[in-house]
Amino acid sequence: MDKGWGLTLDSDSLGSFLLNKNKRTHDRMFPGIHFPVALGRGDEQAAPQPSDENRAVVDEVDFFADKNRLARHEDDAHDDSKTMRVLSVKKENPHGEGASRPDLDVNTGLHLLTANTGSDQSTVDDGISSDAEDKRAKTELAQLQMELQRVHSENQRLKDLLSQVSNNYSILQMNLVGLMQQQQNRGADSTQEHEVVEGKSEEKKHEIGGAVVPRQFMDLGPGAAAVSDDVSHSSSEDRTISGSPRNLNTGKNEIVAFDKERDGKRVGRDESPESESQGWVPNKVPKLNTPKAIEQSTEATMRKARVSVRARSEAPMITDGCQWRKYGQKMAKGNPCPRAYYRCTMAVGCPVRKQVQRCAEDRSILITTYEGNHNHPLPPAAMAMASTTTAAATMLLSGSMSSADGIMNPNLLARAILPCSSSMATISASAPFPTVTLDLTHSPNPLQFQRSPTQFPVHFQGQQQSFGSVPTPPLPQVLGQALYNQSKFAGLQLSQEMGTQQVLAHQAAAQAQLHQTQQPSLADTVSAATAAITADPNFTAALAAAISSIIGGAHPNNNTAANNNNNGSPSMTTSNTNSNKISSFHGN
DNA sequence: CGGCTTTGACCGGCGC
DNA sequence: GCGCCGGTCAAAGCCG
Repeated sequence: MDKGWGLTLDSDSLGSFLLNKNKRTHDRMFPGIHFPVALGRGDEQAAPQPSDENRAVVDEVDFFADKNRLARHEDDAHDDSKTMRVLSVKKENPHGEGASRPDLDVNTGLHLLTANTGSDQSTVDDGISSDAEDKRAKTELAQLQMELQRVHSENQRLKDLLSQVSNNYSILQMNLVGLMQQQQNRGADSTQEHEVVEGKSEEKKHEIGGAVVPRQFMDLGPGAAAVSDDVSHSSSEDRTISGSPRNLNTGKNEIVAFDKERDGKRVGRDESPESESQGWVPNKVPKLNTPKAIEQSTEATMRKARVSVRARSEAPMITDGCQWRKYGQKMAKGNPCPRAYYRCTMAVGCPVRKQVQRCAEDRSILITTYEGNHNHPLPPAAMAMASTTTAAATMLLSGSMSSADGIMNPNLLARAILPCSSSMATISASAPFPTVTLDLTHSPNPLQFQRSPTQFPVHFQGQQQSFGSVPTPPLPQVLGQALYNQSKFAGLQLSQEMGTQQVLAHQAAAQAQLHQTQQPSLADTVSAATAAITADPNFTAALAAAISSIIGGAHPNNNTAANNNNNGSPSMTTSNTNSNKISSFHGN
């Protein structure tokens, strides 16, 4: 196992590992800061109950859990009640033992307050004057309030930091889109225009966090009027933006741009002619000068990028961790097997769709095509496909924008991203929508695997055999990139739960990638991004779960036939046990 | 009864 | 303009 990159993972405990790990990380990263989701109930229940007047404050800054943990840590051998532990700490503090630990001061002060307002007989019957006690209580209360204020401001600072990271990531995404559009302009325009565009982009580059980005992505404020011309009136950008023109129709859309698009399409068609009149026209499009509009155009681009996964399975559908609802079925031309259409139902308005169809040539091969970005957090089991979908769009975008190779030779891009798997992953820009195809029906080339410069070995304890029976080598790299590219929802949420350092790691990775956008070396970009992720054990675990999911094979309810698949080809069925456990843990 | 699947109809895009 | 095709809708039916 390579140092730092390996992961030994017991799939049985993966779920609890993720949960506990996340909670521990939260506790470590945010001592005293209350994230309701991440807090364990045990600590809360064990916390001493403050007076009602103080409870409102405590709701915001939950240091009780932290104090209890500290007390438990200090006095682990004791099995006293939490109150007893707190009392002992209170007694220690005046003697200086806990004086060097401000958090213990906080604890003492709180309890004093509780004691004074409640049954004070037990603490004030030692002959000390109540006046001196009150004085000390007030002093400590003041300390407590200062501490609360400090923690609160720290909390606010971290929130701001998270917000900033989120914004930066959005900027990066937009940067990708913009550069891609520039690249397409270059492809479509004459040589002279090419030079003009380059001059523009040169002129508009500014630095964000040490990285250079075009100006149009810095002027994102509501009043920002300066929007790059090459964004707003590019003719060749139709490929990406006009793919979902109605994304740009309304300025009143909220989060679910795609769903609005879809619904708006229906409404515009049947009920609302005015929305149709606002249909997207290159020169009349609502200016992309608002974050919403840019986000919509970004999503429009991402929406149209697809990931197609080919896998052998007798099951009607492969397990990807998401919940799907079938909304249509059609007979496609040239294929005797019907094509089924599904949409994600894990969140209202999630725009992600997928198509499932058997290969006409080999009906044991199931072709699943994903499209769109989830608008909700994903369980690790669902991370693989969903992230890969997002990654597909980003891969295509970054490939088209970062180097001429990317757009002139998609295979180069594929090899850069998947240096050992060019035979298993292909990127098609000639399809109606840019599509990344992951072919999981072929054996990996072990020599290629060994030569891979960016491999991240992942070992499943006791699962090596099944793990080795599927084309795993490219997956860690694909998913490493994919996890990184899971930007706004799952990835960011994980970062929020994990703490500032993870966010910063992602920001660093993002900045590394941003630097790479100025350079043609996409492989380095991938290395930087995956390094930032895989260095973190939580993400490594999520990655392992994702890999397990993607190789997991058929749906647990339908895996009987899949398990009987003995056609000799590498299949997705042999690690069903692993996948099932993970899936069941996450309630799928 | 709510959620899901089925299936015919509808619509837009595209080629001729 | 017409027809083909892919994608989606939505009513009806099914199921737990």
